[in-house]
Amino acid sequence: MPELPEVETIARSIRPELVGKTILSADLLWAPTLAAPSVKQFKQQVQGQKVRDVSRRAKYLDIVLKDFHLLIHLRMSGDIMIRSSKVVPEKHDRLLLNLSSRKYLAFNDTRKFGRVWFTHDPESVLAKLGPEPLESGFTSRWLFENLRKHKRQLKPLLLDQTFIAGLGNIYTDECLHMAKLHPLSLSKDVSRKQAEALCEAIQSVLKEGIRRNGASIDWVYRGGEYQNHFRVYDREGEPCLMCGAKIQKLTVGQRGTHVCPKCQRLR
DNA sequence: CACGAGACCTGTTCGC
DNA sequence: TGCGAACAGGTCTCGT
Repeated sequence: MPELPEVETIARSIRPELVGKTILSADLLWAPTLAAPSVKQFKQQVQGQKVRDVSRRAKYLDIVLKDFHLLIHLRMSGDIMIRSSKVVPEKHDRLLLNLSSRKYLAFNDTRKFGRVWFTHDPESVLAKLGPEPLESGFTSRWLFENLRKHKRQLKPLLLDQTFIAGLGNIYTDECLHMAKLHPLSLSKDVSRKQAEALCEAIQSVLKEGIRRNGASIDWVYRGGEYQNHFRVYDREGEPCLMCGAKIQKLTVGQRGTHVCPKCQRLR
């Protein structure tokens, strides 16, 4: 579920609920959710911490505390919600943070892939990430020059968080379609002009995702509506909005991949 | 270095 | 209707 726009949406929605509040205690309902440190140390040290800020880096949520950072990665099925203390926890809640506002933050994660880090030094977790696509360092020039350094299939490279941070399966398909590039084309063959189109596509698709509060599919719904505006993702057999050709689904890097066979030619 | 397969999990949908 | 297979927004590790 959560790619950059979804995580950004969550960060924005929980920020006003958290900033200035104090974490009174934590309940860890599924121990492996906590990647580091030990359960004991975490519970001890998180208690009494006041929330300074809530931000996002790539697909990580960064809850900035007085002396620590609480980094949360939602992976495939994670979600965050703030509930009144009167409301009982849900079946797939993995971590609860009890707040001074008589509410609690619940990290709910059906598939248990999500992870949480509690650390003084966020860079110990985030160091390998590539640039944020919506920040100023990310330009078509940067993209062109760095695509050229690799001889890789375009889609797996865009999904590689050490190359660019924040794209996932949905938004990558959408970006490649908008830029009229085939997911299997080789990164080093992308022209300067194509890199410009791709850079533009990445920024506009992510911004649209954020503007629409992310995408919500299947049983997980958070109020986003970008799923109603997909150009290719989950539209196999339906007409391309640009040319009318039927959208095809293929597998690239073991991920379901959607392309318009007319707009996105492979060489 | 690049890539595919398998692992980690649970739930829903698909195909017979 | 029932039941197993396939598949799902992510990332890591291993073998080739």
